[in-house]
Amino acid sequence: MSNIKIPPPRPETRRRSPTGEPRSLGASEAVERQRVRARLLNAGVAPTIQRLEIGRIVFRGPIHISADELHQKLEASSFPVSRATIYNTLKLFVEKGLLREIVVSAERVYYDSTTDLHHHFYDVETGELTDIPAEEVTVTRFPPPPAHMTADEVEVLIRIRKSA
Amino acid sequence: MSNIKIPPPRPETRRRSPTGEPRSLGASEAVERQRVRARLLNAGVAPTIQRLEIGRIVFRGPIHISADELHQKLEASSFPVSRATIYNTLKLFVEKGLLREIVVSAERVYYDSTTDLHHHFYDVETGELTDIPAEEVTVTRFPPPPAHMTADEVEVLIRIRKSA
DNA sequence: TTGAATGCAAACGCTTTGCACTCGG
DNA sequence: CCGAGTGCAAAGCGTTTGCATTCAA
Repeated sequence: MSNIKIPPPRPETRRRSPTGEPRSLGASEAVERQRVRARLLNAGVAPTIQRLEIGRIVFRGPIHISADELHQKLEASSFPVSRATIYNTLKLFVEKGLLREIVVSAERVYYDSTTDLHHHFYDVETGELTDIPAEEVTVTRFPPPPAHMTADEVEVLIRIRKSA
Repeated sequence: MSNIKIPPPRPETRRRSPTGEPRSLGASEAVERQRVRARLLNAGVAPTIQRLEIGRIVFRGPIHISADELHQKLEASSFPVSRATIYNTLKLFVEKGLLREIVVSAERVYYDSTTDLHHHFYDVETGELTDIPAEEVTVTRFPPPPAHMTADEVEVLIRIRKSA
């Protein structure tokens, strides 16, 4: 019955220096930010600082990343972003077609920077995902969908494990 | 966040009256229990009453069911089983090869009574799953797995939606 | 008798939500 | 000034665990 409640701490309102981060940024970094910004604008997403930082990680190249991994990466970098914002942003990016959700394991959702249809190798032991371009898989035959349904996407998952 | 979808009931129990009222006795039920018991014993699972009741639901025919749906079914029947036992049992059944886990949506795990390799139609709106026998799909070509890895299973998921 | 199985409630991990604060146009 | 965005804490939800009780060999 009795619920052991942790006494509510009284944290101070968090404040971040508004502009404060850009240290010596190389030209390449500026270009990269510019590219991320363009991509966000193009998708109709307002390019806030947090979204740009998330985009810098997530749009760098093909990647499969969970919300928590992203959070840790941002912690590690000098630009922490709150969990709420990370979840909001990932969800937004998916809606806007900038990321794709992958659900292969029950414990967490992965976000895939490759948004067009493709397939995956899935290492059942480590959970690691490897992209397979759509052209490298051929599904020659499958039955018609149930009545009044149309096939939308055919997705192939190949479970792999260490060779014996 | 509210697709409490119920997998299509398989009305192929033709010995049951259309109203589906719980028979109080009958040779068929005894036979069914006997079959479930045999199946459990054969898999090295001690046939307790709860496991038999769960097996009666889950081994009746092709089914995709979540832990919670199973819990509700047992509540509805005259044989409630605690959540802990349901989760324990489903996990055990998977370990023993009596059920197969399906993860297509982040919100819950489904358990598939068909344990040999097969594929699925997945209704992206309702979450409903439909089995596709392995022979009805042909994957003719896919790239070799990464180094020191071997392909274990090739699983095809076909996302479907209502025809326009 | 004794280990396995069960069941309740509490704990847990991931994700979402409520709401006050901040920012930029 | 206002609406969009952010961040914290708390809530939510599915699942797991700790542990006392019950069952079955």
